[in-house]
Amino acid sequence: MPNPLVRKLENFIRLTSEEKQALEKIAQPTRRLGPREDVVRDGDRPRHVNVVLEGWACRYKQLEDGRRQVISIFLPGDLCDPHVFVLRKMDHSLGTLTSVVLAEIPETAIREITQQYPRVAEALWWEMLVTAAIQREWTVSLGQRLATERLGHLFCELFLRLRAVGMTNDTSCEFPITQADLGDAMGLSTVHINRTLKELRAAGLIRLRGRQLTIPDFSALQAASLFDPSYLHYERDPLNTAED
Amino acid sequence: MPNPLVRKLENFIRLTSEEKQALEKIAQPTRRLGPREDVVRDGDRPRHVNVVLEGWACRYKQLEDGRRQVISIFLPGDLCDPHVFVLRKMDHSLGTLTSVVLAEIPETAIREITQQYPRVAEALWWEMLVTAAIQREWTVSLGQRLATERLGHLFCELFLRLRAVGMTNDTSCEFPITQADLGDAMGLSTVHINRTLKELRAAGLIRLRGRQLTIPDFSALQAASLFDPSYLHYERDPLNTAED
DNA sequence: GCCCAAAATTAACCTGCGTTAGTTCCGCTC
DNA sequence: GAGCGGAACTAACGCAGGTTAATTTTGGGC
Repeated sequence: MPNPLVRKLENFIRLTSEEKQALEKIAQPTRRLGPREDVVRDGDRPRHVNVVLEGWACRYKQLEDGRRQVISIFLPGDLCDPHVFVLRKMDHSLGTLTSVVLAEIPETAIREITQQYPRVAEALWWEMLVTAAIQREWTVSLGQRLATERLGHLFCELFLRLRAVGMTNDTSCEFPITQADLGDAMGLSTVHINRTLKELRAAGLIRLRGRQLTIPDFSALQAASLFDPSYLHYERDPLNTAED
Repeated sequence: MPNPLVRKLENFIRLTSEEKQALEKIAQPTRRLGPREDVVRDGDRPRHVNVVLEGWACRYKQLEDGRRQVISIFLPGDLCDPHVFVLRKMDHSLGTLTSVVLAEIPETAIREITQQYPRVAEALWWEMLVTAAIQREWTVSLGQRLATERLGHLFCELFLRLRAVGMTNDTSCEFPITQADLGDAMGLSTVHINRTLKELRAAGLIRLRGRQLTIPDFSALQAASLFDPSYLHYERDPLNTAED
């Protein structure tokens, strides 16, 4: 089971084994959390860069009156803001969706590895820019897409991101998040998430039982959701790339 | 009339005059556009970092069927993705909202100035992280806030961002964008933007005539919109900072 | 195999916002 | 100052999605 951060970055640049070893060394498990726990809280001073090694996590923001928006979803291999230290305070929280294993990387370790290995620095740049692109695409989804398109688009995105770290097989992947959390992420009520899932299932676009998602015909879901994967900036189309 | 990029960055770090001069030198006007023109188009290879010197611009994305989402709004002093070159292709377009004057900064100039002046590099880091924070806050708005809150929140944000580059006086600022563009940015129809503005006016929260916005009682609008300025990460609260 | 809490599902009703189709206003040009 | 085009504004109606309040299913823990 290779390190998911290394695996993810290799979608952009193939790294030397020295570079990979350096990355693996700083991205070791240091913290385990259960589902629905906070990793860092809004207002905290950031102390490390968190990398998800196992499980799903998220950024979220809670309004004074309790409304909650999940701002982004973190999958294995994802890392939160490699340069977050520049800001004094978190302006949002990080929380787990499932049980999670994290690597907490200190500021110095990031600085050292990027100074020593320019290709790792470039790969981290790519990671940041793609994270920003995903955030923009969520803006588009929330602003323009209807509920079916919005959910379908999310399924397409998460499937490709999971495939990029080797966490899919054929047309299926784990999908361990609740409909309530899906609602908070998509700006929809739990009830409407449920209705919309029913509709996507009825249209044969997805199967979703327990914690398993199947997309029997990716291009059909893609067309129905107006999903264009170019914002993910994978050099090699992950749908057509053989596993290592 | 000082360079708005310098002015903006000084909200984070006070720069030496040498650093300021270096920034001003690379942020000189090189391109003028009319309203509603494209600066860079989706799919293009990025050639420079664009800095807005005058006027308002935006990122936007157009779906196949014509729906358009304005993803972010650029004000004077804003700069688009200092490291965009890492990606081969634009995944969205940049366009003007009003007449605009741009500085087009080549990749090499960015690299040189950040290598020579670490404090400028840190200021650009701050800029990038705040831009990301603004994008996250738009996600929250689109996902959770009602139309009145959403528009009120945008007014608060833009007012503070304009104030940070000295483009407000007392409680007013220029507000040169059409209701149609506001709709594309807020994920609302033009008709509903109009209704919502009427409501905000009736509540005495804003005045908006021609291209002039007045916020007579900022904290009232702030409260009505659930606006918390901490995501803008100004070191000194721009509402209480005297003009230089 | 039973218990329990969390998650999924459904129905009935309601509302915020979209759509369509105008009319009015404003700023510009000649 | 007449005329024009784009922007602002309005009204009537329709629909996507929210809300409330149940009921059913699921998956651990013992």
